[in-house]
This record gives sequence, C-alpha cells and structure tokens, in this order.
Amino acid sequence: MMSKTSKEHLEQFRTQCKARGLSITPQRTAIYEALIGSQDHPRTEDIYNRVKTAFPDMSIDTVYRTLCLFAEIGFVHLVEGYGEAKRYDPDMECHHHFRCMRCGRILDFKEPRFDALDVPERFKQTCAVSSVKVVLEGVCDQCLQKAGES
Amino acid sequence: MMSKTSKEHLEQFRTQCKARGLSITPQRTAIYEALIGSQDHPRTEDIYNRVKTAFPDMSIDTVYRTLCLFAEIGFVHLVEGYGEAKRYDPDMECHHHFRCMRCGRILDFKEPRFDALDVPERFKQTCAVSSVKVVLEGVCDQCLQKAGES
DNA sequence: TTGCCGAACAAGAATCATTCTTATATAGTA
DNA sequence: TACTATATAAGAATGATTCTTGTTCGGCAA
Repeated sequence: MMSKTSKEHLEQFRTQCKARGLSITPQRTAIYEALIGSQDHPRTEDIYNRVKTAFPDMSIDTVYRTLCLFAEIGFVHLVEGYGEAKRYDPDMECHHHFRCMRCGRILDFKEPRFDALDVPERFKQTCAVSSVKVVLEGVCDQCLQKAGES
Repeated sequence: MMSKTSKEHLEQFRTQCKARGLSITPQRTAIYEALIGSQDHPRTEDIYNRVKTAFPDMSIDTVYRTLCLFAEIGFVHLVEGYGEAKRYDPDMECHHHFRCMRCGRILDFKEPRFDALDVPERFKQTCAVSSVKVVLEGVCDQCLQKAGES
C-alpha cells in the first residue's frame, strides 16, 4: 500500500484546478500542501498557522475561502462545523440522516438494516458509545432541481 | 404504534429531572414542550421564538443552556453544530468516525464491513449521494479517564 | 513577450451564534 | 415560612466566519 508522493498530489491538484477553470495560485498550492501533509482534522486556523511561515501576510479569509472551495470540489472532506447553528432532534427513536451539503437540510430516514451495526471492538473496549448512525451526504432533491433550472 | 401523549412526556420530564437533581422550572418545561412538539430539527432560536409567546422575557441564553442540558441528559439529540470550528479531513479513502461528545475529538477508523452499505432507494432516486458513513457518538477513552479520576 | 480582464487576494469591518458576567429571582427543602 | 443553591435575565464579550473594498495577479490573446 503505497500512498501518493507529494509530487503526484501536486500534479493532481493542478490538473483538477485546470479542469474546473480555477487559477493555480501560490496561496492555493501552499494550502493544498499543508492539508495533504496533515494528520488528524485540522481547523482553518491550523492550516493558516502552517502556511503563515511561507506567506507571512496571507489573509485568514483566503484560507477560509480556499478550504471551502477544496471541500466543494472534493479535495478534502468537511468533518465538523457545517456552518449551521446548533440543531436538535427530538425524535429519539433510532433513525439515520441525509445531509445536504448545499443547503444544510438534514433529512431523517428509518432503515432497519442500519439499526444494528456492530461497533468495532476497539471502541467497545475503550469508549462509551451511545449512538451508531449512518450519515449520507450529498445534494438533496430541492437543490438538484434548483441547479437544473439555472 | 402509539406515540406518547403530551402528559406522558411531561411526566417523564419531571421524573428525569428529579432523578438528576435538576429543578423543574417553568422555562425548562416550556422548552421541553416546544421541543417535543416540533417536527424537523429546530435551532435554538426556533425554540426561543416558540416559547417567547408564553414567556415574553425569557433570555435566549436560557434556551441555549437548557437545550444543551437536554442533549447531555438524553432528552434530545444534537444533530448539527457541535460547537467546534470547521475541520477538514484530508484522508479521502473510505473511513468512518467516532465523535466524542465531551471533548469534540473525532477519531477515524477503517471498517470494511461498513464500506458498502446500500443507500436506500428513496435517496438513490431523488438525491445525489456522495458519501455513506457510519458515525459513532459517545465519550472517548481520554474523557472517560478524566471523569474517573475526579 | 506584453497587455488585458476577470478571478483571487489582503485588510479590516461586520455579522452571527454562542458564552460569560453579574445581579436578581426562584425551586426545593429544612 | 425562611434559607440556600440553582436558575434566570440582561447585556457585554468572544470566537468563528463572512462581507466589503480596493489592489494584485494568473492565464489567455495579440
């Protein structure tokens, strides 16, 4: 199992940008490299701090915009902070969620096949797992329709 | 399939509060009722607006505190806005997440059994699903340990 | 290579959700 | 009924994120 070299990643980055008509700027390149080189799940500010060495006067706004863009085109996954205020689900029966990445809507669905997924040993033994759910992400019907119209 | 009556819900609410040594205040009761009576996934401000009729000078801070409390003791589920800044995952290989509800940490794990879950027809037909993941929620080992010490 | 134009950027103000601070009120209990 | 810890209201403060404005620069055409 051989992971991509830094050069291959960079090549892919350039290709993807061109394919989408996005300019390849030094800032974007630096942010991309900082991302690829990171373990865990960096926050915008973490990335900002990492690129600041090479770009002392990069604006944090640029990092926000760029990471957002990268998530949209699939360079990275957004795993926290979907940009919405806190929301609560009063339905305590077991169910699952579809999240629209465009409008933020969360749709509930029941799917008995998903209700009894077995928690991996690692977590059973060391953590207190209180919920096991399947989360679908994508674009909802309403947003697809809107996009089709325009 | 008979859902609980409003009175039964309220009774459960009182019992649970007493069991945990929490005061039963009119504000909490109103917030609880607004929650139980809601479809979808209300935001803190939605609940605030609903209870404002009955409590014109309730502070929104009270709603924040109370909803947070309710999520902790299991009256509702928090489904959005876990209170953290945006975080990105550069690992684009299929993997799943455990989220610690106490410290916010997200742990990655691979679990081939979870990688090929079949998307329900409903979503296949109307939405563009780009990701299917299992999310475990609970308390992580570190937080359990900390809690044990104190 | 040079010049142009729209996209990208920096800086800082503005916004929005959320939390904190402080003084007051009240639920549960002796 | 009085007491004490808990809960509340009000508004200031914070932190992440986005917007506004003027400037710069990447990519393409001449």
